[in-house]
Amino acid sequence: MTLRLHDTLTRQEEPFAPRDPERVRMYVCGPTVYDLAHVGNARPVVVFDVLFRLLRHTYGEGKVVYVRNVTDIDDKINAAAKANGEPIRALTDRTLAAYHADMDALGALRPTHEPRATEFVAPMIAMIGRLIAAGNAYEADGHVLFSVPSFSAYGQLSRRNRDEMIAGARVDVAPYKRDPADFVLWKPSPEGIPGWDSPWGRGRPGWHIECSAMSETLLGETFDLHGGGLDLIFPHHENEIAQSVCAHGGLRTETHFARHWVHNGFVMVNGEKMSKSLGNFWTVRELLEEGIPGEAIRLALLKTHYRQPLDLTRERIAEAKADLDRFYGALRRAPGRKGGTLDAGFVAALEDDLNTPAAIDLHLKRRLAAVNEGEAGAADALLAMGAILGLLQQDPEAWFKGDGDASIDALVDARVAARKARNFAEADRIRKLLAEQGIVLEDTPQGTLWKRAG
RNA sequence: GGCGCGGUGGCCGAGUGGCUAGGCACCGGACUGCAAAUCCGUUUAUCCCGGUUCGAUUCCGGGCCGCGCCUCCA
Repeated sequence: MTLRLHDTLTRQEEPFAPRDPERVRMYVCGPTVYDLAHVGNARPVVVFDVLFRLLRHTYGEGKVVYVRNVTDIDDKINAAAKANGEPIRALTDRTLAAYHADMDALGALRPTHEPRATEFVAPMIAMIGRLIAAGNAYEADGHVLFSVPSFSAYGQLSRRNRDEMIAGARVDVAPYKRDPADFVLWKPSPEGIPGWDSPWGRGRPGWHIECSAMSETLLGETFDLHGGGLDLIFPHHENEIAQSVCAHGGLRTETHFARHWVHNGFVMVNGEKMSKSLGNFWTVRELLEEGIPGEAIRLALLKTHYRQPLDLTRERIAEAKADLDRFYGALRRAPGRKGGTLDAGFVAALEDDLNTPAAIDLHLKRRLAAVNEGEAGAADALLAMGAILGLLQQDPEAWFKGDGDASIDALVDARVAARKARNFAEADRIRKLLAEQGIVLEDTPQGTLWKRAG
């Protein structure tokens, strides 16, 4: 069995075949660092983290190179910094640190490389120069624009043609464009806005060029997989293909540039896309501050197939938390060890276009039942499968107790003594006392366990 | 207007041309000093209309509904 992934280019499942199994390369579009990430932003992070873990499992930990860029040149950043009266670098550093903290809480591994746009301006300028020299771009009115008619394959990813796009355009076409579909590679920066010196004057790059320059620098002209949210297909990824392919000398083979294009569906709220502009978003940070474990958010995301829309509700998150309570409860009573064997069906489910719901509901749950029935090795298998999904790796005691509390332990001990003396009135009094503090007790043959409810 | 995605039982959510996952919730039972946890059992479905087929939830066509992209967007 080999990994099969739905490819946006062909709109079909395709077998995943890296060019070089010794160096599997993936690129995923990362955050624009001007504000906290919401759950919609977190979905691709979690989805591609599972893919990253699966590929590391298949090809070896050191054999997978995962690049996720950080966009720190952007007009929204400029506006936010101005509004805060804060230097741009301070804003982007602070936002990136928050992003890291939040994504860490979701159990996402750090990518191999996290290039920042500000560190790649020179490669971007060089690439733009090549595009001009090749006749794929032109300078006009202080801007450099990509000439869409110069690239015959334009539109193949999003399956739209130029004429349709122009007919349906909802924005005015800038007067300096030769063709209405042309897009900006470089634009002038007025005073007070970040700018870099270039052959076309002081300016800043357009949105799309950073990914082309970064992927080329860090992964080479061709790599194995390019991912991101559904909303990036057009125009971002379409334009990226045009820039990269033309900068690399034009279309040579069908699999030029990225070989597989993988896009995740949206997080929805009440049937609508979660987005900053609609204002219907929950930041990861606010959920964490409410006391929801990051792992519960992660599981809530993974219980839906990555290409399906996911309607996120409090109930969903609570259900994921309850699932984890069961898993950790079982692991608490029967601790597993690292190095367990993965169930074959589990890997097969993930290799079937990352079918995480099947992997969880079928295989993880089956092993959970086996752990509860005392089957040898079941907890080990559960831990091993959890590691591929980025779940169940915490200490079960810590999951239930948080930082712990000596006063609770003392009360629990007092109740154990009362029970031993068959003083059930006192035992129940203590249990009630603890329940008022949100502590739930569990008497087991091995002793009394406690956990925080909710 | 153009392009695209989806509609499964109370809820979530997969697979599959016939043998119809799984989870959650609910209900009943076992276990327990009482609980908790766990285990056992029960229940409910494939948007509508045609077509192909011996047979469709699954394939094809049409319709209805919801959503998305075409502007920044994960």
